[in-house]
Amino acid sequence: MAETSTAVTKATSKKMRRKEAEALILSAAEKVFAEAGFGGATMQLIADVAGLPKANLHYYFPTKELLYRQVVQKIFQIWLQAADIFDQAEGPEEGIGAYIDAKMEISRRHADGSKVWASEVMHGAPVIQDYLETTLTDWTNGRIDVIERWISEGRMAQIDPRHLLYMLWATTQHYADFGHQIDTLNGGAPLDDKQWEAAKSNIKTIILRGIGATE
Amino acid sequence: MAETSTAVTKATSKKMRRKEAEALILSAAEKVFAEAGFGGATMQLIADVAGLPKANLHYYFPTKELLYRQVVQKIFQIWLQAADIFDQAEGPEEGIGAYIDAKMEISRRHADGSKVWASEVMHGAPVIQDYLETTLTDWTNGRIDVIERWISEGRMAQIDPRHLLYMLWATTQHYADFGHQIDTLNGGAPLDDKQWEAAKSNIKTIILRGIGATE
DNA sequence: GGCCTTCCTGACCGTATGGTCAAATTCAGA
DNA sequence: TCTGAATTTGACCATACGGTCAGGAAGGCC
Repeated sequence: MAETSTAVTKATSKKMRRKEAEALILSAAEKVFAEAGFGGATMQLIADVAGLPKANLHYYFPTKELLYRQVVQKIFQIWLQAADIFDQAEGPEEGIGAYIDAKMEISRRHADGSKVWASEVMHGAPVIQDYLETTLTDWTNGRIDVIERWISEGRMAQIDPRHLLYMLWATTQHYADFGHQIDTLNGGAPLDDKQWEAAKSNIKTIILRGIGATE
Repeated sequence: MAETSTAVTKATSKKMRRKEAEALILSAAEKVFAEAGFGGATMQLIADVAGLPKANLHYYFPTKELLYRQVVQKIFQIWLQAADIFDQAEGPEEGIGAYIDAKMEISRRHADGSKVWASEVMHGAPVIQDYLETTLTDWTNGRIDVIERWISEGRMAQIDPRHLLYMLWATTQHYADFGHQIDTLNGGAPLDDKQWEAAKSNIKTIILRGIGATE
């Protein structure tokens, strides 16, 4: 084992291909940006986590902003993926239930990414404002249409679809963004499988009953 | 005794009293920390916002960390205040309903503070970890007792109290922390009085019905 | 091997930042 | 008015940061 150990899996060959190197750096960057925020993160620290010299980072990502932008974009893609579940459902109980499941899974598996996104939005979305105005707006309006259809079909109560969506985002992402607070209140340990299941179940129970989609 | 303080925004007299100066600086710091995060905020920018020379900040707050800590503590106090409403209620519909109202009011009036708190927790609570482990833990356990009593009295469904609290925090704080995203989806304008009322009403409707505290 | 492209990296640079300090200013009370 | 403590401030400093660059190493292809 001549290779130095790093937090992120490191490639074995001396010379990396673009995609490998970029993925390695993006992964390290996501972690560091999540832990320290954009301003608090340093290229040196990202380099250390990736197990590469700092200058090598600048070879693949010329500036810190560019690296950060790619990290945020990666999250946003994953985030949007959960949308498919919503559309393919035949009713609110199935659609919203599955959406909660999917978003909770993302909160668990991609907590760092969720934090980066939250941080970005909290600071006024300086980097991804255009995404909010285009992709996210379109996505939201599409889902509002679906919910309104469900309401007009009498499959759920008359709820403001927009605020329902905010509620879904808030409750699910909370488990990623405020994971540290939740862990602390859990005695310092991360939620185990059973507790995650309880969290999902609770959210689904309350919201689905709350919107009158279950009886 | 009689303070001749007139304007909170800017100092009028050449020499300030400690409390005035500290309040002015804390207010500016809260704004800047919320917008830029701890790492992104600079003492120079806080000084500019406060309308004071940078060296003057260091006279009242020796280090950036100390200033930040005070800002976070201030938020936490406001945050805990909303707890009183919870205890004085005679049932879940009144108690949780009023708590949602109170927390939504905080999200609207102290959005910057909420963001600072969120940022702090998201980055692992390096500064206020002790608060999470003591005050917040105690507060949470106390509220869990109240909710469990309501459940045992048959006044609401059997819901995990802990996850219900997380849900209340998540949904209400979302309107502060993700306010920029919400504003963008609102056509770029902040929510007006009517929209805030709709948001509050929606949350209360869904959650109270969801936990079986209303019929 | 010879050559070219891609990749790697230590050393370096200008700038911005948190923090210091000593001299100046203000003000309450004697 | 005088005195001493509290406050204000411009100038200054050491450090750390993002970014650059020149030269070296690795590997594919003939």
